[in-house]
Amino acid sequence: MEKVDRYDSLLLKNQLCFPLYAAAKEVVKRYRPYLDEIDLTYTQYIVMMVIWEKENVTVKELGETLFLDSGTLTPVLKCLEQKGFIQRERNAEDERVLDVTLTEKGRELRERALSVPQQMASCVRLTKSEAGELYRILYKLLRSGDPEGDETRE
Amino acid sequence: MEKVDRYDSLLLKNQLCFPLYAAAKEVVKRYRPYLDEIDLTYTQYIVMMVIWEKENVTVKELGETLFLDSGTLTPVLKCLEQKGFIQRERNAEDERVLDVTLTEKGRELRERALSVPQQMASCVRLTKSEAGELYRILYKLLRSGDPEGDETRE
DNA sequence: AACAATTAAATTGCGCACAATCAAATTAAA
DNA sequence: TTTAATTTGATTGTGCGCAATTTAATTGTT
Repeated sequence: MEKVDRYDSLLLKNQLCFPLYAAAKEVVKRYRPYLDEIDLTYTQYIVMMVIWEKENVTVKELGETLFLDSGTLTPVLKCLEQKGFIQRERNAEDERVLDVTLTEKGRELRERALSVPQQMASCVRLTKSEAGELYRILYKLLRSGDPEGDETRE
Repeated sequence: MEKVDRYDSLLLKNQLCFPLYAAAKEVVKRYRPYLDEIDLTYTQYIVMMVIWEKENVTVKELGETLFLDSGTLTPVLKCLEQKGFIQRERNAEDERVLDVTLTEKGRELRERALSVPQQMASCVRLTKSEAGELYRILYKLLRSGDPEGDETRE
């Protein structure tokens, strides 16, 4: 017998966003011990993942890929440059653009980072199908960001 | 025909944590226009949800419910007190404890907050079963935080 | 060419999040 | 009880995350 009142929609347990928000923080927190070993924060880690994959990217491309803006990326990239993992230099063709390239030290870091995904996998206990479903639903949620398709007003 | 190399585990598209991290930020961002109208941030909003439900709580209880520590809660609660939505006072029985109680103005705010969940529902486009699955999997992920049950090493 | 509009980063300011440390109050032990 | 350990919040410091603004470079228009 459930009690129902007009405030039910404001109960924490009826929010979808809350477990999303809490689980995201939780997972980032679980990365920490592994990332500490290679001297990266979580944000620095995902930035490096893109740079490892593409070898060189612009700040704009990084922002679009990671859903981060220059206000976040600029200091993170300066920090990664400080640590010697990347190089930042203006594009010769278009001085507005900042090219980010991987250094040799950054390439070496990739080797040490290889163990991180493995260690995390054993840390997040979901079945393969749960992980797949979660992945699919989250990307659906993310895609629905662009108001494309159904602007159903008027 | 997929190319596979030893670095595949470090590709962004193979990460489960990244869409989780990005989707959480995205959803919080979508709350903003609605929360702006009642002068709350997202964090303040979820804190108020707990206080609306319980009428009075301690900082410790809030932290356990929301997975937040005093470093986050203390300034947020001071801000909510400043706005007149809550009252903060030491517990007479145990001076270490800080009791948080709802004010009349805070109770009034609840009425104005009622429209927020509705507006958000129409903003996150998932089917009912997708939302249910997402909810279930996220809480499973969160629960697996406490190392209870299977310490399967050795 | 000259001016307006656009684009890419950087800067500024604010609000979390959390680790680490600290202080005060309470409880437990000797 | 005096001391030691624990508990609860507050404080401090670092690193995002993003809105808003600014700066510099480029493109488009007359």
